[in-house]
Amino acid sequence: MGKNLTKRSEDYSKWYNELVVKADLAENSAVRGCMVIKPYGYAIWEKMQAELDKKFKETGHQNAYFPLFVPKSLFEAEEKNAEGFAKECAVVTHYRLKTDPEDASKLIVDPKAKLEEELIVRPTSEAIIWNTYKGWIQSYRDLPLLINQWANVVRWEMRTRLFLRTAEFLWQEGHTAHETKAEAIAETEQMNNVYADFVEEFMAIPVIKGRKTESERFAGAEDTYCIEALMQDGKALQAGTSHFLGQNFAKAFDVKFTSKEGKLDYVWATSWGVSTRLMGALIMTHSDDNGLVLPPSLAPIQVVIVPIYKGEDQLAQISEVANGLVMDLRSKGVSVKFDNRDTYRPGAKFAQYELQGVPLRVAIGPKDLEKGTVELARRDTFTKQFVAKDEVVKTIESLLVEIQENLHQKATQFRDNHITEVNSFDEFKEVLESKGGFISAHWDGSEETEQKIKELTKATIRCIPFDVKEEDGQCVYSGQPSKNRVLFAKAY
RNA sequence: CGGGGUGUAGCGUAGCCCGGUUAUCGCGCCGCGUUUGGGACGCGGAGGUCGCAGGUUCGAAUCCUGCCACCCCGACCA
Repeated sequence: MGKNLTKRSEDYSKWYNELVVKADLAENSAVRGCMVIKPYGYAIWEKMQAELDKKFKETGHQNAYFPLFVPKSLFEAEEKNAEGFAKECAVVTHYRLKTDPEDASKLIVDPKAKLEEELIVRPTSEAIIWNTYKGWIQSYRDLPLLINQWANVVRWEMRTRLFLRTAEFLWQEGHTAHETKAEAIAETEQMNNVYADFVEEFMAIPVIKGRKTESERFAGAEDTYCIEALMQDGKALQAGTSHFLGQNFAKAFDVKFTSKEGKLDYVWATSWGVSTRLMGALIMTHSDDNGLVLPPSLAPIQVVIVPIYKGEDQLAQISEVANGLVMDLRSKGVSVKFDNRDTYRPGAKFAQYELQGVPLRVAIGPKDLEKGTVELARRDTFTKQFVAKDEVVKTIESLLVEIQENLHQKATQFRDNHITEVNSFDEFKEVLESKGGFISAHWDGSEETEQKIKELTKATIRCIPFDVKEEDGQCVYSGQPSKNRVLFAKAY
């Protein structure tokens, strides 16, 4: 592994890609637009999954699994949803291959095996799930139905990028059905908050909670809540969404229930999801030119121990200390790796674990054996200290907490420094070009203005923050009256 | 699908304009030895359909034609 990460200022895009590959997280697959998530990267995803899953269960949800294929007719049922996704779907038209009669080494699609009805590879599962819910829901006693699915989905994007926009990606999608509108809205809010808490506390990424404008909304939703994060290059990233679907899907799939009063009514629905895209957010929020920086709560390896030695005798002595430390740390629930490979020198190991973002590194050498210490180095600040052997475990425990907080604080500070209030369109364009980040500006609420600003600047309305304060002003583009500011940014 | 670019070893590349020994160099890989407190060094070695298919030529990585793949920029997007 070379120390050639391209400087962020020069080309953030390249920096990101090289970082992902060099940190051993993922690589492009032979399949167009898809990625291979490598063991180290997948270990991070597994930690995220485990924590999210716990939160879903705590809020009363259950996991289930639905088919990968959606018959085209089902997909068409909810018009807006179908329209929103139709352009980017993979479609299965045949179910068999056969040997090419003209070349026995080749396979061709068997024309006789054409499907009566095409199958769509799910870009999202509302259609197949609501078609199933129809059979599950008859009475108010069947409600609420609170289900989550961990799955892969496929969206045939034109341009792809590791983690951020791959043709196939992993995610979870929650799909719930409720008796009342209020209950469904509360669920939408609750899950948006679950996401926000997870991303803030676990991933140490600050987010802004808000509502999407109509044009940025999920196709088929009546309202879309979101959490928006800011990357180090000043571009925004939608980190998660939670949709209030109204009765759109219930009507499209004819999902009715009998209420306590004996009346027949359509159920109220929500859906919500976060994906492997969050790993992109993780990488672009915390990493530096030396590689990945992982918050301790997500790091597959929280502490790595590197021995520094001459000859086998010394290694044996150091190993004794190291193995003792490994035991002590494990008993405290700290994940630790003792890297005693003798095929690499210490410097190479240091570089490797920095690249992989391991939060803490312990080095033990002959000097330490003499003094009864170890060297402890932080990934986030690059600071080193010698710590007495008896103090190490305690110090590590408190440092892991401190690093987690420090990363969150650093990212929050950066984010807050990159929310700029502007009051004219010239200022808007200037800030967008020179500084980037979120731009807080008045907007007249019309889709035309939103569209025009997008055309002129490539900035979109990321969200209308929930905590926005009432303030009379004039739209930064049209000059029309406005009651509150919204957040604009260039986005991934 | 529009505009630009690139295909040479696992990765990154030189050579191409101006055709001519055995296709260059670095990283990585394998073996032996010396090393080990921030990416070690020496010696030896393995690894190539020069994107594919035609053509021109005594001779093609190099020139010509066609095709394919990938990357970047747009439209799309969690």
